[in-house]
Amino acid sequence: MTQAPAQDRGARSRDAILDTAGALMARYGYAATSISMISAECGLPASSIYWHFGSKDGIYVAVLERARIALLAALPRAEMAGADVAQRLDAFLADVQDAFQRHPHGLKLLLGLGMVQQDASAAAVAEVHRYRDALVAWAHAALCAVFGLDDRPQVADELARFTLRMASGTAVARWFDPSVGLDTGQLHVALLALAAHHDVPVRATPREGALPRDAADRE
Amino acid sequence: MTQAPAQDRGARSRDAILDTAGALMARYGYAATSISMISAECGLPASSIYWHFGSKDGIYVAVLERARIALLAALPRAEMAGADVAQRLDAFLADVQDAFQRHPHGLKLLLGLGMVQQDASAAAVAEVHRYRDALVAWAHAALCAVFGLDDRPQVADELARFTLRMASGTAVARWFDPSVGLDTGQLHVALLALAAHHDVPVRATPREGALPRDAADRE
DNA sequence: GTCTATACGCAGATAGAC
DNA sequence: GTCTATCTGCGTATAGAC
Repeated sequence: MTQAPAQDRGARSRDAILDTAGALMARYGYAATSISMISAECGLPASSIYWHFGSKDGIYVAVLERARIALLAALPRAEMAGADVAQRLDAFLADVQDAFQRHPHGLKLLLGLGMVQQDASAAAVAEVHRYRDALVAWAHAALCAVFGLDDRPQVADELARFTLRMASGTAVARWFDPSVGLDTGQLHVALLALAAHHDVPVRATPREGALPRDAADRE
Repeated sequence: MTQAPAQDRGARSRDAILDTAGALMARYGYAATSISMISAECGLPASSIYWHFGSKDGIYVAVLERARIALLAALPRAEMAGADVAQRLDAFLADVQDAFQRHPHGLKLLLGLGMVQQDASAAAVAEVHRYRDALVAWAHAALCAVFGLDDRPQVADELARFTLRMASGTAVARWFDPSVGLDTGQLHVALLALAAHHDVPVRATPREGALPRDAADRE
């Protein structure tokens, strides 16, 4: 390991900076995170940080870009094998739940930094939107597979946006009470009802027995 | 008017400061809003601002407190006169929609400033929670009246938190696309389904004809 | 690529005349 | 209560040796 070419020292530093910058910005927000904080936490001097990213704005863009790529790589492709809608929906919600638990930085970055929009650079604004659009597109595709909505993209879009708003709202609720988690049971009921409301064929209309309160307890 | 006792000059200045500080903090967030910005926008020198509020933190607490009082005063008491659940639910959602449209600052302050939590003063943290708790309590009471849940407070709590998370998530979506509004149609369907899922007696089970897409279009 | 040292401005906050 | 003037420190960002 120590024989690694000097070339990757830079890459490792770069990653270390992005790690600490991402954590700090997710915690305190963009404006409240200073270069000195990042420098102190990751050990590298401020000038190294500027050498890698050029500006505070550049750090933010790089952080968000890396978070987006990591999240999308972790999200499973929509290969829905479940027999009926309820099962596929549970599988989808388990994925969402999983992403929500394991990548808490992503949404927090969007929340804490979204306000940057108001005065941020064009690059930062573009990157924020890219992150959001990627999430919407993923949820859209997954919900198409769950409900068989390939011929009704508008409905899929509505359901995707509904899901993301619930996730965002839950992320907000979480900084009031960190024990709050995404309630997949609620989402299950709500998404089924919304689909039915749009006349999407949903075998096994929501009845009490068919609704696991936790997506993990079937089998 | 001009003969007003000198005493209320201070009160008017105080209000002016709170107005501009609230607008700026809702737009840029707490950390990104500086005293000089507030001073420049409202015309009063920085020292006057400090005379009134003592510190930047004090400004935030006062802004949020005033926003909470104003919002709660504007929210109608829960005198649900509607005949059936669907009608009372529509009335409730119209109130929520109204508050959402007319008091955009409130949620934005919570969103943009909530992160202050991480390093803010005890007073600021307390005020943020007071604002949130007041919203939850209002929604709880209103939903009790809508669904007749006085004997099932847990269900009312779940529905109230669901509603607030949707509202928060929509506020987030809004800074990506300002034209986004709270979709009361979705909320109507989702809340009815959640209530039914908890075996709350809901006359007129959600069917297509009974669901106005816009809460305003019933005669 | 990483370091020390530093420029420059604006941040939050205060003093004291009026 | 409001003003002018000012203090101190930290913010972003850069220069230049190694």
